[in-house]
Amino acid sequence: MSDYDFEAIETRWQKRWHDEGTFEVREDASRPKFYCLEMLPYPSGDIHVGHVRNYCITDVVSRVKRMQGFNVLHPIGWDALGLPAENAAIKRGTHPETWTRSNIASMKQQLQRMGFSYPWSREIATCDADYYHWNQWTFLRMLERGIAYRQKAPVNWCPSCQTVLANEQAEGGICWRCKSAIQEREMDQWFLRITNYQDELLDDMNGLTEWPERVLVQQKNWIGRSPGAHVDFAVAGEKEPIRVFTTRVDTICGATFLLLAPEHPRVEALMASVAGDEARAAVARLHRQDRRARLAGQVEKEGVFTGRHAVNPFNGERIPIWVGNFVLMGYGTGAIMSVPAHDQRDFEFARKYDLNVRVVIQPDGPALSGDTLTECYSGPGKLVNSGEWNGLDWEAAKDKMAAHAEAKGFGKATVTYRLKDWLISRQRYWGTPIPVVYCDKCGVKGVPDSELPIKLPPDAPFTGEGGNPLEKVESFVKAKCPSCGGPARRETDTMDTFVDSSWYFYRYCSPKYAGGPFDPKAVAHWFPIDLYVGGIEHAILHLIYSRFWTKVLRDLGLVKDAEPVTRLFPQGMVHWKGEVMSKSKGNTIAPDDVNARYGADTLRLYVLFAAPPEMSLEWSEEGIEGPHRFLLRLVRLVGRHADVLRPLAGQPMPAELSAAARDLRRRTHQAIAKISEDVSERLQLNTAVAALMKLSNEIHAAEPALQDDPAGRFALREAVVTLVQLLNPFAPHVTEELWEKLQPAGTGPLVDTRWPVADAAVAREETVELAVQVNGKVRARISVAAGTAEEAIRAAALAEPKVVEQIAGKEIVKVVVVPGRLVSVVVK
RNA sequence: GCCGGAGUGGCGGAAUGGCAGACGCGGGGGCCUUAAAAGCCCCGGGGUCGCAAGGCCCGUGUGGGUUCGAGUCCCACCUCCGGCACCA
Repeated sequence: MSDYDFEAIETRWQKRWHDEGTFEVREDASRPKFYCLEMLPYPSGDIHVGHVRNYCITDVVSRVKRMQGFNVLHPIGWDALGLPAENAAIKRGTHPETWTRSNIASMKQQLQRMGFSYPWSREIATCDADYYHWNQWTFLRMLERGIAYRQKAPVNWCPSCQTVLANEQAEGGICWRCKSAIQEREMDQWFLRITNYQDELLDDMNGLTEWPERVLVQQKNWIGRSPGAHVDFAVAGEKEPIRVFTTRVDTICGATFLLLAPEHPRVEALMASVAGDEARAAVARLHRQDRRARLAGQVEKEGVFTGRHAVNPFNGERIPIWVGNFVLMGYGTGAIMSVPAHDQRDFEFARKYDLNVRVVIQPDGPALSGDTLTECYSGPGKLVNSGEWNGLDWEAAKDKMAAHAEAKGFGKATVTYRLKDWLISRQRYWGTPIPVVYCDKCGVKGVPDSELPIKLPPDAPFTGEGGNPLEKVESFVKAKCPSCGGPARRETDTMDTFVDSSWYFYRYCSPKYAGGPFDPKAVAHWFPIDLYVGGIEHAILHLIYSRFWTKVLRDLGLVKDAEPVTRLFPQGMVHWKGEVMSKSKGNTIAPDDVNARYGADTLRLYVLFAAPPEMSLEWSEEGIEGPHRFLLRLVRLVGRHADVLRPLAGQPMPAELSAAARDLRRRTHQAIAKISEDVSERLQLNTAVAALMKLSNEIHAAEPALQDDPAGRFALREAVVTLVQLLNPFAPHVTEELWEKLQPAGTGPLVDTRWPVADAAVAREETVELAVQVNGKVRARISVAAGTAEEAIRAAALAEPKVVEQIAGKEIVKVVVVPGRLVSVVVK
């Protein structure tokens, strides 16, 4: 402890960085730029080890890039609007803003205690009116272009959060935040037309070559592009046909019934004249079935015959119309043609209700029969039982039959998507007010830009009862119509907080800019984001919304890139006691506690060292001792030699060095090469830390031989100084302290030095040890000078006594020499 | 079911097709100490032979294959983790 007073050291350097604005940054066109970003945290109250892990990765990369001469932007801010603040306000009788600001203050302190290299003057909080002003401004641009629109639609209502949610936030019928079961409600809501960009969102993924496959796959699944066709089936006795969507028009002659979703708008009218009360009651029951279970496919397939029939336009066949509980109104047209022979769901339904099964796709091999099938056949084949289409290959038939339908006017090739427009209305206070008013005469009107920002009124009542607090603030609700000047009612819905995080990374480029969401010149300098590190849980939420938002900004002419992020790196979760560490699980470790015992430098090293950054990390109290001991050893090493090594600064390396000194120099330069590559190419920070520890071990091993050798001391100094420098991005405080001891007075701080470059000539091995294998087994080792010719290596290997013994009396079939690696002798 | 990713010492984890287990934790032994802690040094996959030095055999989930050589590449399978899943 007396050797290494980490608390004093860390406090001292943090203060200095703060006072001197060390990490403040401005655009500098003379240097290559590097935008290194982490996902901004929600100010829940405390930083936990998961955050620390995320930010340590970006901090090391930022610091290394900075030392390598890059103009680095590595900012931080707060995703500060959202429900927890409002819930806390209701529970404790405070204001959401009070709660949020105090959380930000304490989390900021915790981040500063970690020594992260943020330019704090660029800090943003999305609850600042200066920030959400630009949510409103961009919304108005979207409104002008029809990207933002208001519509009555069945929406996801979370009864516990008392608000609606977007589809992405209600996956599987469960609220993403509180896990409550979602209810369906018919409501007038604001949407953003993300579906305008669905193809572009999909196609541009081809350019995202530095995004992990699994994120792209998730986004692809979510967008769910599905090429197929619409076909209209005439209904006997009705004018209006029923439109179905299918991906398998080729099987249409095998359609033996139609199925409608229980919510389908035609169901009631179709059944009115023919069906009995019993059938109507059955449909009502299907309708009422638990929506979540139905969505998740956990309900047995059930159906009701409507009593009506439709006509297949391809073969004129009259087929029954049923209602089926597994047909979803939210996808396609809410009506399907059932082809039980070639679709497993239809097959199960047909068998249950004893409906006709007709094979229309016949693969090579014995003829299939609808009567004997035990499951559907969904593979390739040729068309049968399909009249004029018989004999066509199924793939070709899809195109031809869709074209036929279009020519005859009863259908069309079409593409259906799973992606729905982004519902951004929230019936809560602590979000961005949607900048529109309702006028009895003029209708829905966007407020003029000059009235922005529409600020949240500070005096709203947080009772937890009776809906959105904004509705109760008369001064807020009462507005003037921008068109006619008459009285109007202000919108009280606020925006989804994912709006805030969809573009915050642009704001960092010019956080105080008042002329727009950001200064286009600053964005042009910094964008695209070179490295974005965060949790994988945002794969289809934040990461798809922000891609969308960027494309809108591009269409507004504000940015030039269609994609914001070049390299996406989802870091692994932190686990503790077998569970993901998270505030909701209540199993978090507070970094401050660890800092108090070991210091921030140790904690930083530990989270980086314990696992590769993309893998999950199991927190362990024992493992942290290793990095701590490593730092202690280094502090003592420098303490022993600083006075002797300091005067050597600036003097040239002696030409004549002992073998031990050359060896240490070699290892030093190998470490430079290894660590540089691990950090900037592979992001393998765990092996970079291992290499730092290894160099430290090597220095300690060489110490006795070199400390009393006047020339050797130069190699020792080079190794120690280099280790301190290479370690700086990982353990920035203690290394500054050691740097000060090692350098003459007046030398600037370590953080401003240039990252070392490995000298390949010094790093090269003088002699190499090669393994000699005989028939694949290592039987001997030989030591040869580096660069020895293959022929000489071969001779040396074959002369080795152990090898001679192994190959005695056998024929040498082959000798493979891999320079620098091994010799492989094959005998028989 | 479909799509990803992963299976390596007691543990976390290393290894451009080339000496498996870097680095660290825990463990064992020794030095230092009156003693302990800390620190320092050494050992450390399993089996087997040997007093020892050392030798031999087996070993990266399982079974095959390619190769002079496979943790790494190919095929089949098992297990675990993540994502999607009645999307027509």
